[in-house]
Amino acid sequence: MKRDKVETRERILKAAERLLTKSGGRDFGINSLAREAGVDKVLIYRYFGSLSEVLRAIGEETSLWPSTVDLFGPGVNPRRVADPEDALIRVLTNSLKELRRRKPTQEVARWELFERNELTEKFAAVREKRGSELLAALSIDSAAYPEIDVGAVIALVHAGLTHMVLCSRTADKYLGIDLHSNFGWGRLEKTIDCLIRAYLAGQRKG
Amino acid sequence: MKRDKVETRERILKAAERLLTKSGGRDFGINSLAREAGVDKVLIYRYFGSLSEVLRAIGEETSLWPSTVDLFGPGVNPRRVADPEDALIRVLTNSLKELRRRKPTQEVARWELFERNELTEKFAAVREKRGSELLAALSIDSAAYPEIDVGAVIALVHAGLTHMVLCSRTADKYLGIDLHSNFGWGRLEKTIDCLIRAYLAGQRKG
DNA sequence: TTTAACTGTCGCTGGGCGGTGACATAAACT
DNA sequence: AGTTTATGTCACCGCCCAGCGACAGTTAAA
Repeated sequence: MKRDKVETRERILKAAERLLTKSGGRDFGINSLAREAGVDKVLIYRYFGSLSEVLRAIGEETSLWPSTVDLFGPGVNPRRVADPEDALIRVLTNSLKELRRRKPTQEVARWELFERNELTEKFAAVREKRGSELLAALSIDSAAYPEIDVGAVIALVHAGLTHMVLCSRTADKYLGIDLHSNFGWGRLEKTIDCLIRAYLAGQRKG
Repeated sequence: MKRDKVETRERILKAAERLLTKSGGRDFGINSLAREAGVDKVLIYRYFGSLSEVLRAIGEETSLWPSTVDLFGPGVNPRRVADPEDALIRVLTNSLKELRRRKPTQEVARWELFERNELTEKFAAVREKRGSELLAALSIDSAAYPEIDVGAVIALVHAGLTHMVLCSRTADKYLGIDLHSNFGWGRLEKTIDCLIRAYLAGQRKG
């Protein structure tokens, strides 16, 4: 084996990501990680100290989370959104798309449901931060919409999307929605669109 | 130890439920179950054959899932619903309430995200069955609402509720929604109400 | 009363786990 | 060159796991 600390460290991190995408946090342990990386496990201890430090490193050194432009779309200034309604819908559907193609992120989200650790706490923190930024960017909290709770709608829809993506690993469908076809996810996207528009329209009037 | 087969079997099942509520499916194994039940593990094999048979028994012999009347409310015939809009909202908010107070059910739902086993598959099957029954009971698939996908709305909202309930074990809040106060859950309930009404109203017109 | 079946107890095997100490070897410095 | 330091390898510990075979105490039938 080549004696290169940084490369070995890198290999461990890559293996950790691979392991996460492969089998999730289920059998994510020192031994399996060492096996996946083709590295003696003692090196993991030496370079990271513990498993949770590996997780922290993953959270900091890899792109687990979609960027603002991933969510808002290209060419959009999140601090000055032209059409809030449109932006909201786009962020939600983009959240779905981004989460669907980021397997490691899915695993961390799944993990959050089971336990708190360095990574899941960071995950939650980023989610809350993005959420409040989004809410601020939309700035539809006041005039046009009298009795409205956009925050709750965002939370509900986002949680729903997340849950169904996580379900897709073990379930075929969720309440009739096919979790393994573009048709199923398309239904969801369209529903998000209609739902948000209807909600805001209804609130705008009365 | 008393020599009573049926009582011992019962003890094992009770212990399984307790174990489930306590630590979830994470360390649900032969040894931990035997320990929890205060019973030698060989008896589990003798009386159930395997762990998955225990799971099957839990699914069949305990009340993991809310009944139809739990969901629709008392005095409602699910086969002939008076006000579909109202019924839908009530079923969704009741789903939230029921899931919130059934810890073992929450753990099974959490489990479903990680792996398939006898119990989680039954869980999914019951969910799908209830879902299609609900959809049939509402019978708003045709005339009054032209381009509508009530199934997708139900799925999305239900998934969202489920996800946030599951999150409440490890997270304090989800996108700003306080997961540990009646205020937070109340926001959700009201939002469900407004969201569903707005969606159906919007679809009714155009 | 003898015998058979049932119920529960004990101890073992083989394996994976997290974690650690002793050792080998390559690289870098003096 | 020789010495030190860093990097990687190996063998081991104690623990828990699933599963199995042998046995002991009880019960009920013959």
